[in-house]
Amino acid sequence: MKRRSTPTKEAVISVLNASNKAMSQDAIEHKIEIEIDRATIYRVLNQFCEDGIVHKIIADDGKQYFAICKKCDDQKLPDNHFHFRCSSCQTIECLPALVHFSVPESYKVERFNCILIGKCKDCS
Amino acid sequence: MKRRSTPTKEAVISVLNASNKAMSQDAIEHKIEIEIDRATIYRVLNQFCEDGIVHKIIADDGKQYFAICKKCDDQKLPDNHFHFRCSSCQTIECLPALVHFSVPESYKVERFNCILIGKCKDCS
DNA sequence: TTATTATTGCAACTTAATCGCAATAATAAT
DNA sequence: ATTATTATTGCGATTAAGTTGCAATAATAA
Ligand SMILES: [Mn+2]
Ligand SMILES: [Mn+2]
Ligand SMILES: [Zn+2]
Ligand SMILES: [Zn+2]
Repeated sequence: MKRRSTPTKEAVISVLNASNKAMSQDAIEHKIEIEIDRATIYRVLNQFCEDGIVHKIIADDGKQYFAICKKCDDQKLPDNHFHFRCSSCQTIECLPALVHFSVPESYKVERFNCILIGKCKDCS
Repeated sequence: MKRRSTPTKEAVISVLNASNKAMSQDAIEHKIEIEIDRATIYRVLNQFCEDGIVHKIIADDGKQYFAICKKCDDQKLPDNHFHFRCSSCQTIECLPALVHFSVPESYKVERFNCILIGKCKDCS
């Protein structure tokens, strides 16, 4: 499917770019000036994920958060860093720390979703 | 709140003990012989989590999974191990590998939720 | 300018999980 | 053994996140 450039996509990308945190659909919608439907935002975000522009994080609240891929390597494990969720201000950010792990024999790791929960620098 | 011993609690614990995987409420309900209401199972599971008997994992599908704390240390970070979700058979298991991480200055880590996704030993 | 089809808005739907409340039952008190 | 206390349960309603079908709209190609 060929991609088309639309006001919606530009608005969503713009908001994500302006933020140094991962954002939920809800947060993105509130931050955007123009009115965009919930379903559309999800569709656009998932498209960005497919295209490797954005990555999705499932937080420990079970919700989806989205963040711009700033320095994600396009390797086998593109999003190979920890995420941090502040239990005070609830924000989620990408940490520079890479995830290192070891798995038992014959397990194959394709991707991961790793979140540390605690107090961020502003809240501790 | 004092705890009371009930058939429901025994059934839930029994099912979790018999499994070497983490289980969802739904999976637990199907495995139990007697009929127990969904809300009750969730309440019992959350109580077990409070009491440190069970730990909860939020998988990358956003759902809650529960596993017996077999060798969890009762330290500050009780559930300090990786979890593995098989993208073929969908099962989730506790890995022996501990999570090691580093966070920027003045971040305080309280707990974490780290999941590796891939093919388990049976599916790879 | 017209044709193609990706994108959007809307409403309906799905699923997970929680909550209020009255009824039930495990345990303590008598 | 009987009664009192209150933790637990079932039920239904509710919340919330996310998805889907479909017809209308609009970006891009022809
Ligand atoms: Mn990230
Ligand atoms: Mn575990
Ligand atoms: Zn914070
Ligand atoms: Zn498997």
